[in-house]
Amino acid sequence: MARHPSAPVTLTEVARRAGVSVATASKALNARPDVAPETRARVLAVAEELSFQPNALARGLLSGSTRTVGLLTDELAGRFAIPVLLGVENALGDGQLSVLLCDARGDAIRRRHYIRTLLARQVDGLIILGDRNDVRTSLTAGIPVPVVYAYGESDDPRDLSVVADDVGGARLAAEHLLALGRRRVAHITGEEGYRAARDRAAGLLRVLDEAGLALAAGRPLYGAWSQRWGRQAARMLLAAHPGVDAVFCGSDQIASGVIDALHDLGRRVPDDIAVVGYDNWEIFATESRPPLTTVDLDLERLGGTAARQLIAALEGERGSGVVRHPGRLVVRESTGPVPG
Amino acid sequence: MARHPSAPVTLTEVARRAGVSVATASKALNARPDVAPETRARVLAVAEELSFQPNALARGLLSGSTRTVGLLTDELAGRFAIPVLLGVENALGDGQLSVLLCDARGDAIRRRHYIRTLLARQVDGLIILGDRNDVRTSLTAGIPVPVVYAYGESDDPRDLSVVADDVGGARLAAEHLLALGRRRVAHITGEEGYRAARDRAAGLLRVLDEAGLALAAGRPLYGAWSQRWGRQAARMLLAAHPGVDAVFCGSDQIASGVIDALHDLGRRVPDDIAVVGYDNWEIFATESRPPLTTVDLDLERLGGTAARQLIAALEGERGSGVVRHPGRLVVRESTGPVPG
DNA sequence: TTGTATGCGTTATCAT
DNA sequence: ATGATAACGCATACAA
Repeated sequence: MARHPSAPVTLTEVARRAGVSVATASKALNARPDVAPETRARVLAVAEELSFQPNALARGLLSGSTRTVGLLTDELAGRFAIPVLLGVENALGDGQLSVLLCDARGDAIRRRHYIRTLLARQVDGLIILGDRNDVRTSLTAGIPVPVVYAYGESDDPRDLSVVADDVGGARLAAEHLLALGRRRVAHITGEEGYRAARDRAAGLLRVLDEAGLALAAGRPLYGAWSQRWGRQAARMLLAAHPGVDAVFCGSDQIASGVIDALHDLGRRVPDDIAVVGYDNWEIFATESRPPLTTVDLDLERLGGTAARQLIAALEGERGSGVVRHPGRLVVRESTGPVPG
Repeated sequence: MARHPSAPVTLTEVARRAGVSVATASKALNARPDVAPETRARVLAVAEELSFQPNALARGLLSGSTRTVGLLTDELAGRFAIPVLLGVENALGDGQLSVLLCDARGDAIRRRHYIRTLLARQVDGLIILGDRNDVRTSLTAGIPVPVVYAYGESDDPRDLSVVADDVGGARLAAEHLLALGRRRVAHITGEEGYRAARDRAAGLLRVLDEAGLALAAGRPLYGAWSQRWGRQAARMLLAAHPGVDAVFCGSDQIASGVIDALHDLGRRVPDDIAVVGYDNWEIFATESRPPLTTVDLDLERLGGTAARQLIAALEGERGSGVVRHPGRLVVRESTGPVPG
């Protein structure tokens, strides 16, 4: 038991109790070769007894590295930031790095402020987490440590961005529908202002093109990212194009609305019409009836990739360009019977 | 423009360029009185030009305070941690404190490890974020800085815990139903192993008791926190007790299932049966038809309270005991017409 | 093998 | 009003 539980345990204290100098104590604790075995043992014993933890501040001041990474989010409250954050945290934690979290809440001034703060705290690197899949202005100028952009893409090609591959994800969905024999595929999606909406539409169109097919209804039905729009669009779609045999939706939420409307219209899913969502948003995807085939953005893994890219950069392997992170198709019953 | 953009800007450098000593430069930058106005101006100008930021490590090493708080979560992936985290981050950010985030992912070993890490990094305080509303083993022993427990309650009364007041929240819901004239109120909720389920049931029962009423079906229907259970329980309930005129649900997800089942059974909501949920989980609460009257846990505000309690503790106002954070009733159409 | 001394960047004390 | 110096806790180069 320590006499003064509140007195911070320093290396000096350990050295004093072990009857050696701080230098020797330091060497012993850091497994340097030039220290006698019994001396090392004594120091380690004392350190253990006092639960000595080297002061990371002093260490960082000396080494120039804090083993800390700043994570700057635009909007933590949004639905996409959290899984990425999770993946980042896990990957960095495994690498013995800590995360300093800052949420700029969509405010550019706050963002500048946090960047300054993080740099003042001597973070070894920075991960800038976007709130949308869109391209954003680079913040890298004047930042003396490696930066990785996650989810949102930097407009500076010298930066490294890790983003979701929505074109590829939509391809997966489209190919799945075609493989099931569907030929009259419609697309109901969210706001065209979102790159996510445009990219997903592009992926679908490309696959249809390659198969010599046209999009049912002729064009993607852009609207809102809501169930309500899904319902509304589905009703409109079916009224004008009753022969549609598949609907690829820009999100699970939209897909959920589409399924509701199809149900009301007496169309069976998937028998009459197959439905595919996007995001694999658990609630909508698994609780809808039938459960949704959908594309999982794999955001947690994306976050992990961003973190590992940053770690690589810290080790000197600085990259640049855009790493598109593939999603994966999750097949459930809204596109056909699932074996097993 | 700096000549060597990558060379870190130190106070020494600022002092050199301003033609003063580091001591004077420090005083000038820290607005100490004993420095000549023109000297101060010169120093500030140079600092501004070089975008000088004092090294937080050096400052912390000297002052013993890092203006950093450790946020240790059990399970960041869960649904409740995020809003609390958000509230904490906002409140601490306003107080110029930074957040070091660690996710123990439900692992006790990882938790100990992170606590050691955070202490090594000289955090000024710690917020321990539970993944459930239940009582948990105190971790405070051996932690030399203030600790606040959020969402989950510490079993040590000397600790300070900030938790959601589920008994009170359920009271709000129950009183609302009684005020609307409902008299045969049933309770469909989640697993009895959760304190949240037990507390919400207790709050309801107390209000019914006070009104001289009995719970429809005699006892709370404990089950799973799922829509499926909501549907199933509603069917069972209505079969056995067709006269029920209100269902208070332990969660919005359950309530959503209940409403589905009631719809299928031809009961109108709220005309025949009023339904109240819990959590104000946006998706379920607003997208269900009709939208759900529910209890908002106000977790973001809870997080803010926890953060402010910690700030108070850092300033010497150490508290203890349990702060129950009231939720608030959100009235929507599932219990009756909403004016406006 | 061990100890002494230096420095990391900043602030505070005490001369000047 | 200004500057030299010590100190925070640690790691390292170098001396012993």
